[in-house]
Amino acid sequence: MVMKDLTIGKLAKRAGVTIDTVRFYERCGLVAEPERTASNYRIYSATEVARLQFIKKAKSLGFSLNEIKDLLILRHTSEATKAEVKSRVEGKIRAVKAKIIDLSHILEDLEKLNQSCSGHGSADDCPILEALDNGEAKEHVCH
Amino acid sequence: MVMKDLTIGKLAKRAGVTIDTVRFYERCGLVAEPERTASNYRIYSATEVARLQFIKKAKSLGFSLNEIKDLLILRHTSEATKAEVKSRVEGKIRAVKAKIIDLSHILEDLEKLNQSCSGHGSADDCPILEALDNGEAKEHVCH
DNA sequence: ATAGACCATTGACCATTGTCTATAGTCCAA
DNA sequence: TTGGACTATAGACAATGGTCAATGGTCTAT
Repeated sequence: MVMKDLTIGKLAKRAGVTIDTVRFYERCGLVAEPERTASNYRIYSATEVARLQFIKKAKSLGFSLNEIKDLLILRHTSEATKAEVKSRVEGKIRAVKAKIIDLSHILEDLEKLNQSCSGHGSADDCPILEALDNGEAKEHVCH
Repeated sequence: MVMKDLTIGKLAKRAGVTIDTVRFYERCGLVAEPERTASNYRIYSATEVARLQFIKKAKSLGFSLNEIKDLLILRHTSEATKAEVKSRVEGKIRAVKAKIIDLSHILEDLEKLNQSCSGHGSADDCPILEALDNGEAKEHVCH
């Protein structure tokens, strides 16, 4: 039997999020609907602190709330395998790498643009603005 | 005197955007309010095609619509200097670099996480899920 | 003349991740 | 008992960049 003695405010404080965020996560299904006191206050056990920290950590690694929801389900599904978890992480690794490559191309283009311009004089004949006028827009879109 | 002979549909098609997008850009002030025919149709000259392509190109380089708005103003301000334009580009270069560094840190963390797990067996004792439970969430936030 | 393609406006809606407001009920300490 | 802190709900609002629907007017080719 776990002690349920945390109000939403205490839970939020311990996990380092706001009360609004906890309720928002509840609406999204990231945090289960908790029991209520007689006066309808939500009460939580300390395990919910861990769950919120899990969410925070995963978010900081670039997982979206939907992806985190999947991870949380895996975490509590006894048939889940390490392979499934690992493949989520590997998918995210691929996505992050793709994003980095994409940004690197953008960076290259920006640096070329920047080098084309002396930075002196009126913008009337600014090579940067001219380049923006002419070139075909490359698509650097992440799918 | 420039020929104004493009309906919004033709303009959009030439620039490679949708009609909705043109009207949206007009609302946002990225595209000027055009003249109208007697029947209230918008009519454009070919210079607006160039303007839309400018927007597209700048967007592909990671500029937001607001930033593009600024660039467009610079482009048509006679007092504007190359230095001003260049400094916008340099700011964007800094931002893109920061984003890349940020993602690189995330990638590192993800790869560490991934290497910690063999990928075999039940997720009950998955080191990835355990790591997400424990670790302090690092902030990889771009400001 | 009429169908089909085009254009007009207003306003709602999409995803994402919350944040804030208004109104009202609850709990605790002095 | 009373004031301040806490909690409840529903729903609006934020930013970004559009997209779509509903309703109705216009243009053009047959």
